[in-house]
Amino acid sequence: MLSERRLEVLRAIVQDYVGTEEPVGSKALTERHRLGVSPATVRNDMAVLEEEGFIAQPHTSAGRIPTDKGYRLFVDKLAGVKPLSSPERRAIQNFLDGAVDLDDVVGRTVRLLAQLTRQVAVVQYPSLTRSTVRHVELLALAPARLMLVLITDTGRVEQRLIDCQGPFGEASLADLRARLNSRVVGRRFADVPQLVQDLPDSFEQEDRGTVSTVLSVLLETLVEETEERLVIGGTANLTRFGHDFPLTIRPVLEALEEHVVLLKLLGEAKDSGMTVRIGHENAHEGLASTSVVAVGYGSGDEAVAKLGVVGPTRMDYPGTMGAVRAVARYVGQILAES
Amino acid sequence: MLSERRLEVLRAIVQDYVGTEEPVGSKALTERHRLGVSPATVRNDMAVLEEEGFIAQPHTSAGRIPTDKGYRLFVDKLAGVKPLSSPERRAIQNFLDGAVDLDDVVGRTVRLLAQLTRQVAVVQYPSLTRSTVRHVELLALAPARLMLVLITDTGRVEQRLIDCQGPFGEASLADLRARLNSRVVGRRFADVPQLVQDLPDSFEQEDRGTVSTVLSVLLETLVEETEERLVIGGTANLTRFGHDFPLTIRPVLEALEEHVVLLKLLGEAKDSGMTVRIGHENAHEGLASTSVVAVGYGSGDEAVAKLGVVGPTRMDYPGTMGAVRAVARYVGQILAES
DNA sequence: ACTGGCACTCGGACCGGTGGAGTGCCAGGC
DNA sequence: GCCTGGCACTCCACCGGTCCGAGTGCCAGT
Repeated sequence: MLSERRLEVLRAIVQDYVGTEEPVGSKALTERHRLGVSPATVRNDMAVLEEEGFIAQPHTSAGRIPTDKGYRLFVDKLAGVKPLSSPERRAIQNFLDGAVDLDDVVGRTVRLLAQLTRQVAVVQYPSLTRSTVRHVELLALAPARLMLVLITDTGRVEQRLIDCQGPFGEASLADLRARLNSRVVGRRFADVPQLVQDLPDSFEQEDRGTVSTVLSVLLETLVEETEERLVIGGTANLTRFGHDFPLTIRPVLEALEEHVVLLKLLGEAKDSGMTVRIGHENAHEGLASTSVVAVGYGSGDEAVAKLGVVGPTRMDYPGTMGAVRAVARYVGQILAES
Repeated sequence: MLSERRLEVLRAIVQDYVGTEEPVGSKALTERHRLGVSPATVRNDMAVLEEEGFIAQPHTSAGRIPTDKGYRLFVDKLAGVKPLSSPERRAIQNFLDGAVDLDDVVGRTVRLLAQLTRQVAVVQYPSLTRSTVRHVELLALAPARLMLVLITDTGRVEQRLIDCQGPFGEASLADLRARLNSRVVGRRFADVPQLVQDLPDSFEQEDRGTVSTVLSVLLETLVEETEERLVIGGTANLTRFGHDFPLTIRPVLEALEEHVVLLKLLGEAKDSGMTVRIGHENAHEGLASTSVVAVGYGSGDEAVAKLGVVGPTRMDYPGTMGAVRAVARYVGQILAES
């Protein structure tokens, strides 16, 4: 195990490098941090840290920069989560309180997060298998054409058009609507299939086809509803990324456009608590030089979706984590209120 | 007026510069284009073109590059719209035909356009004041809580929750629903306000408050519905932009995130026919080094929204215009079918 | 175990020279 | 009058060399 001081040296290196973006040398370190030892000693420590793979040299006779492994150790053992200042908290609250609907909440959140962290923000729409059904509505648009509207407890509304095989009477429609609602309202998506399984049996022979169709559309919608949508913001912050632009930024932009990738990434994050994925831990190669800080958020005790930021591995982890956590909490509050 | 040959020289300069990204000199020009005159003559023509402001030199003794004004002339007088190749057409059709709903159509369109033009694509959701109401639904979620669902002919669905002052009976609800629909279905958004103006009068005194509330929410929704949403894709193509990255790309990314700006930009484009805004014509300073090619599209004869691309002023105008126009047409077809 | 000293390395900044592409101008030819 | 070839000039991009300093590893001394 590394000695206390060596950890301290690593922390100092990370902090300085994050601040200056330049490889940090032994002398500069001792000047900026009161390590109580001479540069020579620090050099020895650095040699050890390098051997262990926590730091690296871009080239001989240059300072050191942290490796992914170094950041990992920093995040796990050395860094706390920096709480936001109270003006910042107030700003968050003010900013989010003005939201008028779910889209607006998500939109504001993504902008807020991007601004706060000065990085790329990613916010997933709240909706998960854990969501419950608030209401199901069935309308007849034409004799053999229905519309199904599904409202979830997270405030999302989905609608589907259904072409029936034959005409479907107003009475049957009302009947189906009532039965459907009495069975599924308040239930979780995941439980719905078995709850409606036997519904067709209680209808007249001639209506069963349509009822089955409606049910299958409903189930399909529920599945799709668990597919997540997400919103991205603050891509302009990518320009702060590094020096060698085209090569660095390009794959990141590409990765960001593949929502599937991002969703997977967020999905891998732990449901509760904050997850930090650093550099190559991200699997997707376009994001090899980025870190992703993600956290679940939700209206109640359980998280219903994730949000986070994507930034260079060289980021201010404590600050970023603080901002992400704070935003997630406030958004959760807003969702709970509405 | 410029002589025929000078226009030809300008065209050649634009074409070469777009291709090579490097200032083009008189010798290279005569070698690559059969102008039938010597470099010296071309130099004289260039001097005139420069004096008139169509081209400029980055520095003395360098080749010339077109100015915004030069591109303008090129687009207006010298460039045609390059039709797509038939494989390209087929690719478009195949790609768009798989779409399952409106979101999917828009999503596919933006990706397609980005890929085809290798630039940033912007697609506005189809919905305008010209849209008509397909259906209005009213549901009682709780005794004093209603939900209003609005369906437009472009396939969009909006819902709003309404808290009533007092209870609102099922009969009144059905009544209101029926009257509302009979008045507004098939009508344009813009016409709705006057069509429903006197509706409260035909209800019992005790229901009038609620009816008024419902109507005002409906009108509000209609107004919001004319606010446009848009989707952006292909931002990774910005990396192909130029050499001096951070400075060039940054303001563009920022502009792209301000949807309001983009909407205004698209809105300024002519309703039908293609509009090309070059460089500083774009007003928004972040887009001073970009050109925007936009065109309206729609399901019927009238355009209901716009789509287009944002790229460097140094872009292949004929090709881009061809792609934009073709995509708009196919999307229109798809929308008309569904 | 830490420190100061020392020799070494290497990249980045600075500099001056060179080559080439491009220009403007002018005198001559169709 | 317009086009052309020639010529002198300009300026940037590139190249190689030099220099400087930050940083390192190692070692001997406390």
